[in-house]
Amino acid sequence: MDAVQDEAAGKRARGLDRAFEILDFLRQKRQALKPNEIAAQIGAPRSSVYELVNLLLSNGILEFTGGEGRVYLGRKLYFLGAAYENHFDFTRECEATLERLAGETRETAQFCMLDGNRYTVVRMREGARPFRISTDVGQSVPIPWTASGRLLVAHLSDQDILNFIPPQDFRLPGGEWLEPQTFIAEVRQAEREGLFTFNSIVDSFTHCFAVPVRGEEGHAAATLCLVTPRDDGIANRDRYLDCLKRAAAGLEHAPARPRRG
Amino acid sequence: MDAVQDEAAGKRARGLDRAFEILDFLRQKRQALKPNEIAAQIGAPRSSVYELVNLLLSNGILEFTGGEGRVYLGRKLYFLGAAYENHFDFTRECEATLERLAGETRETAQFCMLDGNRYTVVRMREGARPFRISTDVGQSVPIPWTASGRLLVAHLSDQDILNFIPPQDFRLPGGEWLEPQTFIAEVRQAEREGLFTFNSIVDSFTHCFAVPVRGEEGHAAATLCLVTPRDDGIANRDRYLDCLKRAAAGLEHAPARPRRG
DNA sequence: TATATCTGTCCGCTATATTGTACATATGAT
DNA sequence: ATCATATGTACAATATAGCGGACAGATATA
Repeated sequence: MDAVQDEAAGKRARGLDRAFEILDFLRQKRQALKPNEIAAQIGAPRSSVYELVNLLLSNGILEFTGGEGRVYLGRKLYFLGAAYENHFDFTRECEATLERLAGETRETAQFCMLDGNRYTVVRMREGARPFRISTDVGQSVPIPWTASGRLLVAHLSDQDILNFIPPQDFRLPGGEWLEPQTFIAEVRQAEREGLFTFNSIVDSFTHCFAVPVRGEEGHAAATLCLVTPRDDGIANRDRYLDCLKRAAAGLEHAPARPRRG
Repeated sequence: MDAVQDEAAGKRARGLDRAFEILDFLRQKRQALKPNEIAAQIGAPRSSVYELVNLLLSNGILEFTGGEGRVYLGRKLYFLGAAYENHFDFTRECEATLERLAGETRETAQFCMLDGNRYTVVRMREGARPFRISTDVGQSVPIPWTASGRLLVAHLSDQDILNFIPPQDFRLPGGEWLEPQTFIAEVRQAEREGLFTFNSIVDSFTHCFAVPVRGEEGHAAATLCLVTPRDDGIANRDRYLDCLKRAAAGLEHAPARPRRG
């Protein structure tokens, strides 16, 4: 995914980087693939991918599944992820918070974080509406496409923001170009107000509310969001923001608190 | 952890293997450690560990946490693990099954799998007793110490079992030596009967019941277990086994079913 | 003060991991 | 039959990753 690092051509890639490139790619695809397909689609040498895939298979990081030699993320990753989740024990409180948020507002509530230099929905609770709005959990999305994105990079300097976000991510899904300076102005505004709301960029019928959940360093470690139909969102703006802020306050200490040690 | 692979001395370790050795070690320790400590405790060159830790940090596989330069498993691993869990969607049904099992029996119910060549409790539900019996979720334990272990290796040949299980894992926690042939005989018995029960080897007051949850290849992909006080277990043996078998049957199709594709 | 340990960085050597290429097989199209 | 594509394996060349060891600051001990 990171097309940044291969600056000069003809450089050898490090095994570790390629390995995690493979893992990230499988996560993004969300399906088992043959080593050949992986190599072709990530633009890596076939022999390298075969070597790495076999190594990862023997470590339990990848598993054969789906037949025909296809591989997907393995059980070991689940165990490691569970250990992370256990250490930074945000899951339980997070789930309860989303439940309450969705109940209070009847809208879709999300808990979001950065995934490297992109944005991802970590957990979601759909609202109690006849037509529910939902998004894919675990998919990486360009930061500038989202309301939360304004908050999640607010601790960085302007220059760091520009270095951090892949340039092509300022190209919006419709094809329009979001001027980075415009984005940064919104980041600063979000930082001052401690929230960000807008009519979603990725569709034409939702309004998004985001507030920060601050971690131990004081900047937004995550966000809580509501995704609503535009008219409902605008009509209930104050109440929704109030719900969000109280919910975020309840999570503030949780995300970065180790359980043992 | 795998002391098996370094056969000849003086061999260089591969970066990928070392990297996952570090990750596994952190998972086992369940706490943030300094690179120096990691190097010392896994017996790896300091310079290599520093190099790898920095690489893993920059990929989000590790994170600084706990201060003083300590590192622990990172967010990226959580995302990858969540993708695995999402693909092999056993969690939801598993949770409900354990809930029901614990409710029917009032005993501690566990869902267990292999973690490489060891055994681990993936999910657990404590029983509704005044004194509850519980174990650590996510810790790796030698296969021969557990009832489930008899089922989880039953698809292997005798020789493969001996190759698969680290020899020192036949040393029981009390120090006694479990003869591998005795273990294998129990494996075959468990295979025939489709269950295994015994008075636990790791303590003196529990009785363990295990039944297989079969995956797509027909062998035990996981187990469901009950951990009970000895007298209760023996008194309710038939009923408990019946509960377990029905629960396992309900999970049979779930563990290996991809959701999309 | 000197001495020892813990910690992190830096650098040169060389064993080896990555990679391009060739090879082998299967499948499908023409 | 011939050609093209998809798939996996084998191997040698060389760029480089892993390693040992030197160095230095910080902290503790004598």
